Amino acid sequence: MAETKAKKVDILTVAKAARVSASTVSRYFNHPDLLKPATRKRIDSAVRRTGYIRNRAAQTIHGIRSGTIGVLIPTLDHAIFAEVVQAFSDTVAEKGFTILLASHGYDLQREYAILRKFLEHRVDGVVLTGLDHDDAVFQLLDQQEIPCVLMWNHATGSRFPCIGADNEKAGRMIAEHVLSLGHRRIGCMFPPTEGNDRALARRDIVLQTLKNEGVSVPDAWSLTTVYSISESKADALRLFSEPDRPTALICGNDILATGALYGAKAAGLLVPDDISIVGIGDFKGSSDIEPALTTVRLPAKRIGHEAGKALVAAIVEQDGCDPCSLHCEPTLILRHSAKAKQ
Amino acid sequence: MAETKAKKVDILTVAKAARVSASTVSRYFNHPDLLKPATRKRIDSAVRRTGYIRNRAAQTIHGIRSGTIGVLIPTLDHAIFAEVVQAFSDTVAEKGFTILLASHGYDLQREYAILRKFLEHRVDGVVLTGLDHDDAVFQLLDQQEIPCVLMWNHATGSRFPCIGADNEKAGRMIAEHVLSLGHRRIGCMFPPTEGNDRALARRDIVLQTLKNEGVSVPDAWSLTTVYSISESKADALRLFSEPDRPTALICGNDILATGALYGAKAAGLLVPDDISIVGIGDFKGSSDIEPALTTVRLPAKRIGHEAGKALVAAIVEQDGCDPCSLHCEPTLILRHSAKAKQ
DNA sequence: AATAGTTTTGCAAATGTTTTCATAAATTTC
DNA sequence: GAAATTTATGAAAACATTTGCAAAACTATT
Repeated sequence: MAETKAKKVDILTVAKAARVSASTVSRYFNHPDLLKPATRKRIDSAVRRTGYIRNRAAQTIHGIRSGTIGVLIPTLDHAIFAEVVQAFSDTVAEKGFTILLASHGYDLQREYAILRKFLEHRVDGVVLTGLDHDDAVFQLLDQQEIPCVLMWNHATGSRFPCIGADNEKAGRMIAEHVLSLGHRRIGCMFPPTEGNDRALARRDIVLQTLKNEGVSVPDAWSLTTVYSISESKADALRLFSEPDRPTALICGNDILATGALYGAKAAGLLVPDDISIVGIGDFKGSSDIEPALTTVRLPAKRIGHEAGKALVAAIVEQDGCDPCSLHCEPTLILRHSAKAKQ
Repeated sequence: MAETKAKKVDILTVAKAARVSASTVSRYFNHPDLLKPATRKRIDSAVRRTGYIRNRAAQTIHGIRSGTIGVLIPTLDHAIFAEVVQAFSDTVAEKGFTILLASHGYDLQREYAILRKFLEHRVDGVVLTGLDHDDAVFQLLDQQEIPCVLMWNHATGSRFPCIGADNEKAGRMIAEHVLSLGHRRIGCMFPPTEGNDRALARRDIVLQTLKNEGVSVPDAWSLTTVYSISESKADALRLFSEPDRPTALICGNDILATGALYGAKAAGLLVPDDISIVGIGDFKGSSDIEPALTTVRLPAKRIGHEAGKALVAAIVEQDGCDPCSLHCEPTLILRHSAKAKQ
């Protein structure tokens, strides 16, 4: 039976109930093998009777790990980040860590503030999303000497260990694919890039790749569209309704591409016969939409998992070695939303 | 400039650097108005120089709030939960709280374990998803006297305050709508229900509503499909390819309905002419898919926001009043994936 | 039965903060 | 310019734990 009134049950309450000292109760949790089986049993029952729950805060001030990891993402509203976080969380939970989660909404100032809050909580490690962060963020990280990994993006020579895909490469791959299909009249739809190095890198490389082949994207065909199916549908519909329209549209992510697909349908265009549409990401659902989306896969689950593994390793390895960077290859996924220009 | 080596910077380090006592530094943070401006300035500079970051763990053992809230969800992989969590997180972050997030994957045993872990971290409050939980969970919550709200579902007479929509009502609304369109040959597609009271309630009420009007769903038309567009597409395709098929399909959520929409297209069926398809949830994208999905809106953002507001209120109100339950109305959203049977 | 060795336990100090109480400093009042 | 207030600061206790050290309780050995 639990106590009738839940007054301050601390380690001393348990100690009294078990007729041992506080130290013994502490050992019961931390080094049970040092205890006599009989004592162990007595404490066991006392813990149960009192409903005692250990206080990690009190442990933490002894330099013992807090068992928490701070996870800092732009937003959960993008399915792809939710997926990464889920994989990360599952991985570290297995090792007994709990995550502190916060999103900054692409506001670098806010990211710094959140990081500070994480550090106040004495997280054992942090994960940030993407490679680009305020300089103050990097300084803080350096100074506190806390294990950290940047996830989602990968680039060699990053200031901190990073685990993710090479977004530039992803952009190049999809652009090259569209070119290889014979398209020359190409439109682009990318999300706004402020505070978002991933989107920026992708757009730049796509434009560059096209340019290298002598294809330039006219302003009227270069759309900036927020991450939203309805917005991208509307924008695509507008673009597709012009008399002078591209034969292919490269979208910065699969959500935009999905909207564009709907927009094409609304405009009475057939995909891929009248227009080819491609995305980047290979989100859940991209393979099932009609027509199935041609895209580049960024392995979100794998990234989250690897990032979790690496960070946990860096935390529990006593020699404080930094986590290693890891490159998760993007892969071109050929489906049915793009085809060769006749 | 920050210290060259980041050796244990605690409140005493700062105190020494500012030539004051530890108490004064503490006051600098907690009651700055009690300090002489000159002292304040001196400490300010010392904090900056040393790179000091307060240790919440040390504060927490004084009975001061930890500033954390535990959020326990089934999974982030369902967009709708990600949305709720995002809204919740934004709301409580504004008041200075950070969330501890964990998912149990519909495993009640695991939910209990996670709750215990949250309590070890001395969270100031917890949010659980749904109304149904292991009895041990409720007991623990009672015993620890910690503010708690159940979010997502609402039902009067719930054991704990709950903030969410009435899932039974949502199910009834969509079933009644389909009936009102004149359909009698109706199929159902619902997710597996173990550990998932929301899905269970929805299915039961849908079946009951149909039955009340003399419509029964044959086993062959009653599909159990995991939350996945590909699975639901495949299952729907199979169902739609039978010679004897329903004229309407009620799906347990919009993801299943989306898959069913794709399945219909793959089967060569026209929606809504050949078959009406409806969902529950009104997820992002449901309004933009072609044809736009007829569904019942469960206001995820609002629920997350209200749950956050209520929980924070319960935490900061010293008189420890429980949060109030709140019912967020589901609303029927008429779009183009369902129409009257000719 | 005494000794040496081992296992089990308790005491007290330490952890990084906040807070109460007391004292020192500054300000006001006469 | 002294007394009476008010304001600002410091010393020490408190918080819930862990841990090094030493004492106590066993076991094994003779």
